[in-house]
Amino acid sequence: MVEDDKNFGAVMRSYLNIHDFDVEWVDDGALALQAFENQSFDLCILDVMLPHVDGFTIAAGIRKKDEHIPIIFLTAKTLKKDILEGFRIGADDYITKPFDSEVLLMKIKAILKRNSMFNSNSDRDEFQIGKYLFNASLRTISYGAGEQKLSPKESELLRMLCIHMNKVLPREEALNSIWGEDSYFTTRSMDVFMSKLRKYLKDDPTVEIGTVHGRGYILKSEL
Amino acid sequence: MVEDDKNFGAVMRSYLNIHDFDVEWVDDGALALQAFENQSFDLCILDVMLPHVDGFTIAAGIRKKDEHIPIIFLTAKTLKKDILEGFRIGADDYITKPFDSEVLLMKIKAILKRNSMFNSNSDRDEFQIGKYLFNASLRTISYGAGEQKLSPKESELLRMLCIHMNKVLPREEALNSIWGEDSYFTTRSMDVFMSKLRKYLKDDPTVEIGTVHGRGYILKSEL
DNA sequence: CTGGTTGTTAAAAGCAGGTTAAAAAAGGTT
DNA sequence: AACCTTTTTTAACCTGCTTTTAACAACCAG
Repeated sequence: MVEDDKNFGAVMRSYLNIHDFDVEWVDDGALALQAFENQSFDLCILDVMLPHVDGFTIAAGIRKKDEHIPIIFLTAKTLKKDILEGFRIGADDYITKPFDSEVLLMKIKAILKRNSMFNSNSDRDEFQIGKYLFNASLRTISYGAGEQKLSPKESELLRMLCIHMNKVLPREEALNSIWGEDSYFTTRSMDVFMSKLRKYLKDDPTVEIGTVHGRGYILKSEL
Repeated sequence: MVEDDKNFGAVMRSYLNIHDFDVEWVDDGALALQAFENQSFDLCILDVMLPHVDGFTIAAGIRKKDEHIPIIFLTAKTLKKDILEGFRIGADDYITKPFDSEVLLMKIKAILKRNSMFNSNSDRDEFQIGKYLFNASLRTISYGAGEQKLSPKESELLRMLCIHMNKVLPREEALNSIWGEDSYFTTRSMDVFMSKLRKYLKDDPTVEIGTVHGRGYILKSEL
């Protein structure tokens, strides 16, 4: 969420938190694009009226990096021109301020539901990682002639890393999704798996599973 | 079905579901070819106008992998050029948008019926497995002079493997389809059958029933 | 320097699957 | 009905894969 009004932003965030959404909130376009680079999001909410860069410009930047991610504009203007501009860039919806927060909530849910079935990443099962080809449904990594079989958890973990390619995969996100809990032991177990994945990928120097101390892991690969 | 219009796709899918078809729906060419690699289909419906790769290109990719599978194009264009291009690639039919969904349904049924004798994976009964010829209705595997008779369950199981040739057949899919349930004992029973099938096929080293631990089995064979 | 985080390895525990043989069920035949 | 044959299930034992646990080394941040 990009919103420069601090009071409004804070209210908004806690309202969404209450409804089980994780919100990353920034107040400025540069920070927004930066956050988008480093984390993974399911949906963007952009205020149109912002101090330095307006919401449309931010949206254009986001669209360059991800063609499909849903974008909702928040705008005080009801000018038809603005609404059309929003849709031209590829907005999924827009909402005019002041507005009913329940309406926004409904719109968010509708968009996420509509997109969940194919929103690319969530159920892909083949990924190119450097010179490796990883097939998540056959659970294999192939590279030239060789082929390495993966166990279910190894494969799931690598798949999550691939979905977050070149972005940080937070530890707890992987733990909750694959193990269903986040205890001391599951944490250590995951470390063991990470160590195994690094071995599988060690023959391509352009590929690396990096550690972001205290936060998570990041699969780095050109292309 | 490859269709990028979310609303149209959703309506289409539920309409087809109501008429007892299983629909796998993707919105993009890459995902389409990927799905085609990993699953088994009886018919493809391709929108021609798509964001990245157009329907004709997808069709060409599909034709490379399967010479016979029926393809129906969905197109807003009524240009003769496009229709001809479609048929050149090997379309079985095309339909121009907007159209009557009942018409599409009729066309689908007609094509599946027309092709059912030698094509539609779901009720084929002869399969070439390496140097073996497996006849599912006679329940025999022949290889040169020799012939091996199969019991009903052996045959059904081998048939399911053949339908998923070179793709994973999930354990539970076979269990639900052949045994009608998925309990501890039916599972072990299937293991016994798998063991028998492996013996029947052991004389051709190019044929292999592989295990994907925790998921299912895969019948691998060149050709 | 120090406490918490992460890397790595190896052993242990846990499970899924392979195989065989015997028991049970189903189907034919006399 | 009694008997035989074929098919399927059950049981037991064993192998191998997968995951967890434990222990110790390395690392990072304050």
